[in-house]
Amino acid sequence: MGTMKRAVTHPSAPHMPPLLARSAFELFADSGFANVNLDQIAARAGVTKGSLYWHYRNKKELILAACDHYYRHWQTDVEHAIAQGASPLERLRLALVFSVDSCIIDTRNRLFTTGVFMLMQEDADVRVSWSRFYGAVRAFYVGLVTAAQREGTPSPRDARRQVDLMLEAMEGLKLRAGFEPHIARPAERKAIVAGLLGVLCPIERTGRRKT
Amino acid sequence: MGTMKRAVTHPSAPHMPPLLARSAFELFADSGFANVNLDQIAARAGVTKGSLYWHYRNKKELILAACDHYYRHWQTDVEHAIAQGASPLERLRLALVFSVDSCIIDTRNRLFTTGVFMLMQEDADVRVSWSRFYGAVRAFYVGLVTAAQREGTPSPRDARRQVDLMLEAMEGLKLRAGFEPHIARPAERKAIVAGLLGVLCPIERTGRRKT
DNA sequence: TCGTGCCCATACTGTACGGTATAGTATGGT
DNA sequence: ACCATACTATACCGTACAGTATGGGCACGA
Repeated sequence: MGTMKRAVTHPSAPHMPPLLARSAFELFADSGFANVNLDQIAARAGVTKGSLYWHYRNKKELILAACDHYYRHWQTDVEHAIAQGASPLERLRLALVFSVDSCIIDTRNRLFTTGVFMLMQEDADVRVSWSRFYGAVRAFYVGLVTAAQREGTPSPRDARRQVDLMLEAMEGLKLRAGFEPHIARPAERKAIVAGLLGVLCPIERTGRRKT
Repeated sequence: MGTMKRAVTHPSAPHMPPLLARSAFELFADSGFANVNLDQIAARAGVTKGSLYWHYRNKKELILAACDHYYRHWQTDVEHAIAQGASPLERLRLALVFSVDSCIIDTRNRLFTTGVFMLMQEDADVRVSWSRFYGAVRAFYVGLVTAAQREGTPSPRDARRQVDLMLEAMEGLKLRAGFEPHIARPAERKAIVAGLLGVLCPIERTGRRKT
């Protein structure tokens, strides 16, 4: 029955959902989830609330979409950041530099993820969303660490545990940067990267003695 | 004019401000800052909003009072937790156990501090409030670490840097406990304490080779 | 040409909540 | 006896904002 074409829908504005998600992310990252209303998000995308509700059922769906936007960007950005690294150890170092800079310098990143943690406490969907992302980040770093260990340094036993510890410190660092801005100075950042690298490769600093 | 006395005020309900602060803290810690309104806080203290506004000028002052309540309790609790420790190293370990348990098991602690971090991003008063507390916690741990180093293990160089790294990891741990509840298992907690102790006393684990 | 989904805008509703105005009570000083 | 101050309760206001109702234009297929 019917002809062949006309499968189901015929969306003529497939760009809107991602555009709205991007607008939402930017506003959330600038002002926090609670301080942004749907009118602002719609306006930033060049439409009004009526249109927004065509693409998303409620604010929570927009929040989840903004989270996905963030996750995707993190992954492409970190891949790009380590692309120049020659050795595995160097790639690991570059990844750490990228992450530390994101945490300390990028205020938006800080505000957005802090807000996610807040929402996580009261919303299971946000929780699983972030959990998935965290799993990806952990897998990424575990890969880097094991690659770096194979060539060179002896080996800490459980790479995963080291990575967890490092990522925890990274989150704490993000929070601390909010009230101790002096850690944004280059020398401090360098020391922090060294400290995190020390967590991932404990034995590696046997020869150094200079801070 | 007037006689000498009559200094200033004559509070007949000096218990109300701390009572309200305590009520506020408990509600905030249970439901988050944004999900608690002033009527609830007043009701929990056995009064109404009108009275509440006699003692506190606005919600923000109540929030700051609730923070102070939390800080004070943390300090007395941790002092109590390490009281049984015989050696400095043992006291350090007890402090870590206490902190890790607070972060992982105590959901209220998690929700409250996460909310504080959120508010910190947009309110300078909350920022300095937390900053002061963080300074006290850091000083506390630096004292424990240097005491533990004097007797025994060789020495990591800068105790303060190690403590910062440890506290950052602790914060991250708190957040991670929100979406990976399996780390609340006793064995995991023990491993985490060991990991943090390893951050504070890097050399110390030369003999061990287990787990 | 007419209908039928897609997409968007305008206008509105309901409500939650921070804050205020105001009136009443209890107490302690003189 | 009187009054001022400390405190509490009730009722209300203003506003911000999530979500809805509704209608219009536009493409396309019949």
